[in-house]
Amino acid sequence: MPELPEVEVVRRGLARWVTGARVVDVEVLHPRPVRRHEPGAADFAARLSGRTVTDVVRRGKFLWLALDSGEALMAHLGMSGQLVLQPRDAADERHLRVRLGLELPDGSDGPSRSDRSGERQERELRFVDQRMFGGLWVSPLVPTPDGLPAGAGGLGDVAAPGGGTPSEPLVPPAVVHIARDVLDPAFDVVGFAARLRTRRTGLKRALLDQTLVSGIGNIYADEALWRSRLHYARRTRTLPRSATLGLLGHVRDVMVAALGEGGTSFDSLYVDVNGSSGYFDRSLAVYGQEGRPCPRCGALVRRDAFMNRSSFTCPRCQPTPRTAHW
DNA sequence: ATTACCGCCTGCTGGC
DNA sequence: TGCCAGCAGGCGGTAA
Repeated sequence: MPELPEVEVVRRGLARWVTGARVVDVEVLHPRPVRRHEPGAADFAARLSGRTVTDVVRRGKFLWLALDSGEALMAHLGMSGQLVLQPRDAADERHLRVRLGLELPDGSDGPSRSDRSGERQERELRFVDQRMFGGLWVSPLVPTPDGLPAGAGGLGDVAAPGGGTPSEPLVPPAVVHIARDVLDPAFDVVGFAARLRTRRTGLKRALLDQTLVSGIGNIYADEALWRSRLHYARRTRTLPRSATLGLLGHVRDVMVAALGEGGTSFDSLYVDVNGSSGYFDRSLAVYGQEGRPCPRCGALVRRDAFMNRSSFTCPRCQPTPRTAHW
C-alpha cells in the first residue's frame, strides 16, 4: 500500500513532469473513484478540461494538482491506487479508472522518452486502483488557518533543510483537518508533544490519528515503535517528552530511508503497489515478521489483533505496559 | 468534545 | 477441484 514516502515520490514525479501541462481530455471509466466529486463525473471532467497544472502539493497522503482555475485536482491513493504517466497509445491497465489526456509544456518530452521535438508532447495521466479506496476529485482551495505553506510542494527534497519550493498557503477543505506530516517543514513537534499528553489513548492509536500527525500508516507505526522500544498500547499521557521526540525522530528516519530507496527506484511515475519496486524489499524489523527473530534481540516477533488490523512487536524489546491503554 | 469502531473494496491465500 | 472465510487497511461517518 502506498505510504507517505511513496506518495512523496509520486508527488515529485508529477511536479517534474506535469507542472505546466494542460488537460486536453478526461475519461472516467469507473464512477467509484470520483465519488468524492459530488456533482458527478461529467462535472469532474468539465472542471479539468483546458486547465493547466501550476503546482503539485502533498500533505500526509493527500496529493493535489493546483490548477490555473484556482481549483485543484485532489488525489488519494487509498490502499492500492497508482498515478502513472503513460504514452497515449499505451495499453490500458487492468484497473484503469480515470484517464487524463495531457499536453506537456514546451521543452518537455516526458519521462523515459525522447522522440521528435518541436511539437508539444501528449501523455496520459492515469489513475489505476484495484480496490478503489482511493479517488480523484476537483476541489476549491481555501487559505491555510495558520497562513503557512500547505505542505510539500514544488521540486526538491523537502526532507533536506532548505530543499524544495514552498507551496502556496492554500489547501482543499477536505485536508484542513489533516495534520502536517513529519516531513513538512511546518510540522510543530512541540505542539504535537503537548497534544499527545492531553490524549487518553494508546500510543499507536495516536500515531495513526491523522488529526495529530499525518502520513503514518500501520507499517511505519509498528517500525517506529519498535525502534523506540515502545509498546503500541503505552498510554500517551505517561510518555515523557523526550520519548515523544525520540519516537518522532524514528518516524522521520524510517520514512526518509524509504524515500531514499523509493526515490531512486523509478524513472517514471510507476509505483508497483504489489511490492516489486524495491521499496517494499527494504528490511522491516517487525512489520509482517510474525515468528521471525527480532533483529535486535532475537526474540520471536509477535502479532496481535489491534483495531481490526495487526500490530507486530518484539515481546522482549517492547513489553506490554502494566497499565496498557488499548 | 473526545474516543472507538464499522464498512467500504478486490484479489489472493489457506483450510477443508 | 471449488468454496468460503480471513486478510490487507486509510479514512469518513457515526455511535457512545
